[in-house]
Amino acid sequence: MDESTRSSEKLRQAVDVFWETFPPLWRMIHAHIREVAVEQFNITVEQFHILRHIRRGQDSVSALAEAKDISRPAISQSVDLLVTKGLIVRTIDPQDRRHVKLDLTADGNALMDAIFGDTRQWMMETFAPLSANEIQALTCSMESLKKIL
Amino acid sequence: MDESTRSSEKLRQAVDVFWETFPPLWRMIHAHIREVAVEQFNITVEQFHILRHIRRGQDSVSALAEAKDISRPAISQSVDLLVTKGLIVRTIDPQDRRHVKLDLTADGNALMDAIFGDTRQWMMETFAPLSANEIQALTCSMESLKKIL
DNA sequence: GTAAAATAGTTTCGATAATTAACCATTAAT
DNA sequence: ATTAATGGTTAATTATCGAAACTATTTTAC
Repeated sequence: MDESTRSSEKLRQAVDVFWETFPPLWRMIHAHIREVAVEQFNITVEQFHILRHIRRGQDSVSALAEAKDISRPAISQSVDLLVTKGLIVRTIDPQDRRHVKLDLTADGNALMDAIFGDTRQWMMETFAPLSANEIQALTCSMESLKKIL
Repeated sequence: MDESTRSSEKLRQAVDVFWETFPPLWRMIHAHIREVAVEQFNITVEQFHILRHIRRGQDSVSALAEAKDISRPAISQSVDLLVTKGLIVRTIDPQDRRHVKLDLTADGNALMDAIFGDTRQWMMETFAPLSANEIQALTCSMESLKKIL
């Protein structure tokens, strides 16, 4: 077996274990966010993700549509709802009046702080059984994944 | 700073880098599956995930609803659609006639092989820039995550 | 400098998908 | 033998999404 065959097998193994691990993990995280978001704040997980993207700087309808891979009208409608709920505000950019800048309100930020704090807490508890070395490996491999995206 | 404080900071760091890495990665994977599933096989990503769960052994409506965290009627409707498409079959369990066992048809399995093969290929190409050590770390950390879920 | 094209976003409308509530069939419990 | 619980479906309602058409603004081309 030559070198490239062996490395491609390792790669395949990594991909396979990824599929065994991440979908259930992601599902658990979703379930947890749903609990907090729906039961405490009455927003859906999808709305949470929109708020998350806005907080991370995707602050226009187009940017959100691109980031979430759904249509602009769909985003526009969700934004409507979140504006109605008082979680975000639309402000027209005076430099280019076509742009509509999206920002979290104080309420929106507080909500995100709460959900994120809660979720982080839960994830830390979930990850707690890992050894220091395993935590380290996890962090490193995430960092290396982040580089190649 | 004591030992537990330090380890909890590491944990928090791992959680944070997770949030920076995983959602965009998952989004890319979804986008890729969507391309293949929709354009080549005319099923949605959600339908793909249902087929994936069935193939992995969640072979009843209740099990799927539990696994995907959505209502049983929603699953039942999706199953209807997939049965119509000839991708899965319902068979009543003679031992307990309330049970309806779900199985992929030959077509369903072929479709999953195709989408999964394609996705795995794409992921392998995406992960290819990683070094052998990074691949190793990734595999290990996912194995350790899998253990604690 | 104006007409055409491109960009950003919204509205409308039709289709899909989700939820709740009510329901049937079957099995388990008292 | 009733009653309760389980597994699943059906029906009605609501929510979400996308395509097409529309408004407003800015950029490009002539």
